[in-house]
Amino acid sequence: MSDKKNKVLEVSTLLFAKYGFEKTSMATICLEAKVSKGLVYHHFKSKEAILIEIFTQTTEKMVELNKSLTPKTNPNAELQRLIHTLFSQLETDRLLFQFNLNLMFQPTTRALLSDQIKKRASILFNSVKRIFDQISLERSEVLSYLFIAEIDGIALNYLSIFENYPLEIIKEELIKKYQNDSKI
Amino acid sequence: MSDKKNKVLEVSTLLFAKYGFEKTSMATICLEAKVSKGLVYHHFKSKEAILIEIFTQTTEKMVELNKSLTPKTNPNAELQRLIHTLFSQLETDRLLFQFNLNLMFQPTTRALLSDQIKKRASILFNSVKRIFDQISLERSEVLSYLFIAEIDGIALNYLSIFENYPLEIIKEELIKKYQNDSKI
Amino acid sequence: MSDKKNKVLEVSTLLFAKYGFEKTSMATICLEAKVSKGLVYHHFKSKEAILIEIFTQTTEKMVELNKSLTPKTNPNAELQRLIHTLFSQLETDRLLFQFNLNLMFQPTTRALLSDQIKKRASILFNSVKRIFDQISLERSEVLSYLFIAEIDGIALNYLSIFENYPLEIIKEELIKKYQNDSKI
Amino acid sequence: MSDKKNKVLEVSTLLFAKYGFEKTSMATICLEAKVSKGLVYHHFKSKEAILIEIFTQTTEKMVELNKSLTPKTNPNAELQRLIHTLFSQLETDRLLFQFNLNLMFQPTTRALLSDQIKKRASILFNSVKRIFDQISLERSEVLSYLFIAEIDGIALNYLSIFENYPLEIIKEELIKKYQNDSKI
DNA sequence: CATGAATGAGCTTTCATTCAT
DNA sequence: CATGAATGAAAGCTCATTCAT
Repeated sequence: MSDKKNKVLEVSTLLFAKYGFEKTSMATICLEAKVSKGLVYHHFKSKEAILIEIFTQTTEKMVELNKSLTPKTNPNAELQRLIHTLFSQLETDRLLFQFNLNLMFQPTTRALLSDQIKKRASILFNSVKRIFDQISLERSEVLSYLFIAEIDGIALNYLSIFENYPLEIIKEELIKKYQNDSKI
Repeated sequence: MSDKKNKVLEVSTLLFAKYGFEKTSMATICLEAKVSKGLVYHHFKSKEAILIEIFTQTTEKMVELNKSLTPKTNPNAELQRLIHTLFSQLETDRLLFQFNLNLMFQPTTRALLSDQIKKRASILFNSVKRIFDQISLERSEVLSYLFIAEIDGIALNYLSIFENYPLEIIKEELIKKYQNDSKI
Repeated sequence: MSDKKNKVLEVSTLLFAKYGFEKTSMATICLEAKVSKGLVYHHFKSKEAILIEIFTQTTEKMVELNKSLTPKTNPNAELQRLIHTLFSQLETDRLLFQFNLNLMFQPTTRALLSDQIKKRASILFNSVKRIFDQISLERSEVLSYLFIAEIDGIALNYLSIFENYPLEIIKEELIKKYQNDSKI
Repeated sequence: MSDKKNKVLEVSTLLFAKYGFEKTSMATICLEAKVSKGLVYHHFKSKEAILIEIFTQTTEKMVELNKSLTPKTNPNAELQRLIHTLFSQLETDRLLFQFNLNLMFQPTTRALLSDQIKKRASILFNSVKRIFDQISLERSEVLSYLFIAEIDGIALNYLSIFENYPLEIIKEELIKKYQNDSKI
């Protein structure tokens, strides 16, 4: 892919995350990416198309990541690893997480990305359920929903609700909880 | 307050929730509320002012509700009641919950309502912590954060991530979990 | 005349002078005069009518002043007095002078006040010419035009062109010039 | 510069002069210049920016003109030439002169162009003073102020105060006055 | 690939004025 | 006399998109 096209995607992601999709104008994207409007419209059908490409690329990365994961024999160890990964991402990519939440709740963008959103949810759910299947086949579905809810809730609270959220303490609590089956 | 001003607030809430703040034009609000643009600007300084008034009114209702709650002597019973209330609201006021999440993640509106959002978070947290204080003074803070995360995560998952979310089953699971202290 | 009507005229004069006629809204006038819009429209047909009344009142004051002037036998003494009066007004009522110039050059307001402007010019000219008639019947017209041009030019330069205009020095120069006929 | 941008400047100058800055709408400019609103805002940041560009261009022309003037050895001849030039411009560019006066007295536009106005005043003053320096170094400042006041006063009277102003007679009077040093 | 002039619909907001009370 | 809710036209400006070069 051309350098300039990538530059546009990169710049757009940042601007959409920072100011929101609606509040980011094509003019601003062109300015920041140092390209002309003509070029942007040469690579993308519309402003919406940029957003869709950004979102799709991230989804694809998620799929790749999911495939590459070597399943552990120990489900609890796997949960631990998952929690560690998620919490560290939460801190590293704050803006990107907020951006994704934004897209999901903004009616316009949500409609645009509806298919992708469903796809991601299904990937995430199956990936989690595969772990819980090893713990309790019977209750794996419920446990998966609860696990995801906890993670998402913590993310939401940390990113957008509470100031000075005690992320580290909450993480430890979660780690402890999923250390062995007894707690669940 | 004048009938027309209320009509504007009412119509705006619905439209903002349905199409998003940015995508709702003053023209549409006027059309739906059957008033002139001049009238809207007679009552509200700006479009943003409408949003702020809507959000503030809801916050005030929350404060009122919070004050009126008669504290139960049994904390677990109180948690049960809280869970019941929240889950039933989740089903009744889907759109309003989504609207509130939308406002929190849209950078523009988030900035606008930042103070209110903090205030609400603090009210909610204190109200929950008051309950957990009766269960374990030492761990009440962590428990409150975890409880709120669970509820928020379920809401988020139910409202915007999963189709066919098994809300009822999840609710029962939660009810069971907070039935008595042993589980925590 | 009612107190409130006067208050409106007073406040309008100030606001028109400060921000210009077009840039002053009826809402601002009402706010500053602490009266309702209804009342203003009870006393004045329109915003333009306020301006016309302000201007007319000033013109009438000029007429009164002109009538009351006891003609001196010595034309040069009269010119001296005139110069003194004008220069001291120039310093005292800066804003009002600027306001009048503004009205004369703003096409819209100029058209509105066209008759008054002509009337004032004629009053001023005749009043000056009456003095110069005593000096030189033959050249009185030209001398009057030149005198008025000098005064107006100084006013314009002082009020709106030069910073740190040496008004006092210019005044003395003028006084000297019109001390006796020889100079003219 | 693009043809259309120039067309906008040209049309704007005319409309601003004719109806005043505030009373000229962007819609009218677009209509007269036969361009779209978008185009105007592509070339100019705002309506005010159009005015500033018009005014600045004229100032630059003044600066150029001033540079190109070959200084005469005879100061009185130079004054004669200056008077001739100014009076003929006064008749040719009536509307433009009125426009400039308008801009200086309208509080809004005045504030916008304040720097340019000061710059112009200083250019004019120095250019005139350079001439009077050759007549009387001691009195050149006062003489310059008086000369400029006379010219400006005549312009103001001719353009906006008197109907049937005897411009030709006044001009001759001025020519006579500055024919030789004795009169001053 | 690349530019940026050009479009036109639509946006938020302002404002003189009217009128029921 | 006095209020202020209500109107609707018009203002300045934004912006996704197109297209000739």
